[in-house]
Amino acid sequence: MARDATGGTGSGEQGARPAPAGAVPERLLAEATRLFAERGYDRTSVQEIVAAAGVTKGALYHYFGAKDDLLHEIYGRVLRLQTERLEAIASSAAPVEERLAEAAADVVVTSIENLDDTKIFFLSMHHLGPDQQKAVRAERRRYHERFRGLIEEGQRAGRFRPEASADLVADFFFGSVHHLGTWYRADGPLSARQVAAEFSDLLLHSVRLP
Amino acid sequence: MARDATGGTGSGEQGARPAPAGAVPERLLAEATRLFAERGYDRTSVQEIVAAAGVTKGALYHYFGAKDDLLHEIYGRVLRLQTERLEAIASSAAPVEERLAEAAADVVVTSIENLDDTKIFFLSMHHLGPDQQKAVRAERRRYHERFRGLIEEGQRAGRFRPEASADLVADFFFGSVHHLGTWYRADGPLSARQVAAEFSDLLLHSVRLP
Amino acid sequence: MARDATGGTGSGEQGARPAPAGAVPERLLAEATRLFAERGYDRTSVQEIVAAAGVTKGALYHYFGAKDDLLHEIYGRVLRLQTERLEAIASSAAPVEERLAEAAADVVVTSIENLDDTKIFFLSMHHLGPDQQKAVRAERRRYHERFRGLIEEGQRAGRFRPEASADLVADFFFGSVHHLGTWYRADGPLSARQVAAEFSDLLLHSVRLP
Amino acid sequence: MARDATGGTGSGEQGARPAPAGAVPERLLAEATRLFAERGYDRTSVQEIVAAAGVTKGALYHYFGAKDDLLHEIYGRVLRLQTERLEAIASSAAPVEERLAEAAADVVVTSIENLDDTKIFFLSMHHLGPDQQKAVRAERRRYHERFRGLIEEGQRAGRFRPEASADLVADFFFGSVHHLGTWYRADGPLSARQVAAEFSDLLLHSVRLP
DNA sequence: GATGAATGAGACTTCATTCAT
DNA sequence: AATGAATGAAGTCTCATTCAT
Repeated sequence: MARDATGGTGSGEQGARPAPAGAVPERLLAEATRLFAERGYDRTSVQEIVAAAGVTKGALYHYFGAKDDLLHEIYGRVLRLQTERLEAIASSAAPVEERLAEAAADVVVTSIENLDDTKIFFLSMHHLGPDQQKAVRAERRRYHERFRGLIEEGQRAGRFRPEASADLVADFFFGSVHHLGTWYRADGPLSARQVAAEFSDLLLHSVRLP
Repeated sequence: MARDATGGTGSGEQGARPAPAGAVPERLLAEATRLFAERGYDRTSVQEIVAAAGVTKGALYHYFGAKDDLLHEIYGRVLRLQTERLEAIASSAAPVEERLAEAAADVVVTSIENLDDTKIFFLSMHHLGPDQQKAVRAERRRYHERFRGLIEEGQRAGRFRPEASADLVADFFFGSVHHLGTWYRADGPLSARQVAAEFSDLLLHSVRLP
Repeated sequence: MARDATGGTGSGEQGARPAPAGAVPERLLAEATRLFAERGYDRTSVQEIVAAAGVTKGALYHYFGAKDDLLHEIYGRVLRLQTERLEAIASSAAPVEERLAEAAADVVVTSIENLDDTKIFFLSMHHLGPDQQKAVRAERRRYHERFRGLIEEGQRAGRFRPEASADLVADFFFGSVHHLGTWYRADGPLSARQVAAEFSDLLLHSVRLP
Repeated sequence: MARDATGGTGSGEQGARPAPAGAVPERLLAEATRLFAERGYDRTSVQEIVAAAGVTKGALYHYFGAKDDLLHEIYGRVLRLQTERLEAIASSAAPVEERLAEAAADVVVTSIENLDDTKIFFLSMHHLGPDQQKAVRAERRRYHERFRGLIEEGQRAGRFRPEASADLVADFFFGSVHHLGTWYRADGPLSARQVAAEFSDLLLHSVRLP
């Protein structure tokens, strides 16, 4: 009962932890993200998360009402980030081709830089409650529509093939992006920027008028 | 009495059984596929599967050694199907552009026709044991390489842009295909063939020399 | 209803149990009844119940969907018993005074013979879900009304004091009965029949015309 | 962030806070009484009590050593009140019949006026520690004996039926009183005084010589 | 071939309580 | 006098799997 002044991990069940730094909620989110990406939401127990963060279960439930609140928070983080960036790029003054190319490259780069979030996003959506799922889908939908708008703009401007369905092109491209998590390796031969450049190039070639 | 009455003398819990036809193992696989796609592997209990198939747990364990054997079997089914078809198309005598276009369209059509399998494939891989996972990845890899071979062939033949990385193009395209499960709806406005035609078209535009 | 005399000794929590006889669901109900009466619903853990019954938690949840299903079942048992007996007595051909006296004595005797159920009834109602609670109250209400009917019949027949509120008399008497659990001891000086005779006598004196 | 916001600086989650007035310990006791009566001791968390009282947990533990100290204090309050009043009534100079009638009516009135305490008394006794329980029972016993004394006095004085067991009569009557909490409603048709008059009347009829 | 009662481990969550501030 | 982050133990329930029949 009297707590050890050592402040070490001392309490039961965890081993020698590197005692991660930072505030508790942030540590919990960081470890949860890592673990969810590594082995999936359902194969990660709350116990593993708190052990990795160097706290106890009570601490987690002090900050998060339930395990899936962690998921929700992780989703919110990446959605906010990507939405903001797309908004900035899409509303710049550059020609539409350049804006589309940059938006495409950017979503690839941020997806790779936050590859854990990207993986989790598509692996674990079904673990959210119906309302949370609806909210995430709605936000995702807005993102999709903003991106599609760029394609339509290019078609109206006579730069992109008019017979392509803008909606389908967006789904086509985002499928590629969302699957980065299944094959991209940070320690592989390709940098994030290289992949971004190639993906962006492929997209532009697929819609541009010859 | 019991809320979740498994009970009684064997007359229990029929309920909304859709009178499943066919042999028991096939019924089990069919219902498992439907349920895994609908709510994920881990959110589907063995009890739900056997109830949907109209049998009892003992029957399931008579045919399958464990729950993840169902998953493994589902994976095997779709992998065999797609590998066979790709093989047939790629080795035909048509020009390489036509063969790539047809292969691309075909994988879209079969993915949509087996949309449940497609969904499960990427949602639930981490539930397989390490060995099974390795086996699936290896098979997937062969498929990937056969497809990439077509692109390289087209490049050597001077029909496709030589600067594109064939590997990356394949990952780009398969990402799009694998994500069909997240947005395609059978009751939506697009037929499988329409999506296939457009996706194939986008791929060809993205690699063909102008 | 009469309690299994098997139990007895069991002070240990697990391991070498006296292996209570009978079917598993009945054993679980019997032990749950004993423990709930002894220390209250909430101070009794599922673990304690299954240990007393000599089975595991899984077995309990095989038969009962939740802990409070045990409570519901216990309630149902005693309600059915008392309702049946009151019905039989009230509809006999004896004079109304005799029928009321017998009904009063009978509810005392059965309450004492099932003293654990009686205790639980009033201690733990708030642990039922809203719907179950409503069902129990409705059944209890029917019982109350049948009993009150006897008093009203006696008033109409000119045998009981007309100024007494039959409703209030019923509540008055049942209060006494329901509180038997707080003071009656099987090993005390009074037999169930003695208490029944006195309570019945007090009730009759309180309503009879002088 | 946290679903169950324990709340920021005091601006969080007011909602339906009835702007509690008075000193902190009194507010805590008042809210605890209300909540215990409404949903039971064990279904009421310390967090709910402090939220209702508009303070934090630290404040509660500053004034009360433990959760069940609240219960003990509530018990003490109602026991003191009823003991004092009985003492005053029983030792007056009126004839014994009048004193018994008045004591009976008074305990009904004070029970109804403090209906929450009455409910808690019998619902939550088993949450006290053994010593506290013993103390409460002893105090209760004294009350019972004082009341029984009135009945015996009336029997000796030749006003009450000598064959009735005074002890049993007291248990009979207090059962009725203690169960008021299960059926009496402040917004119902009966005033506290009406119930008191009828109960007192029933008691007197049940013991008085014809 | 098939049953379903029973297991046992582990999951998420709650909560009274403590203590540095 | 009061805070609220953090603890740690205990709670209820789920579920894949086994085995005697």
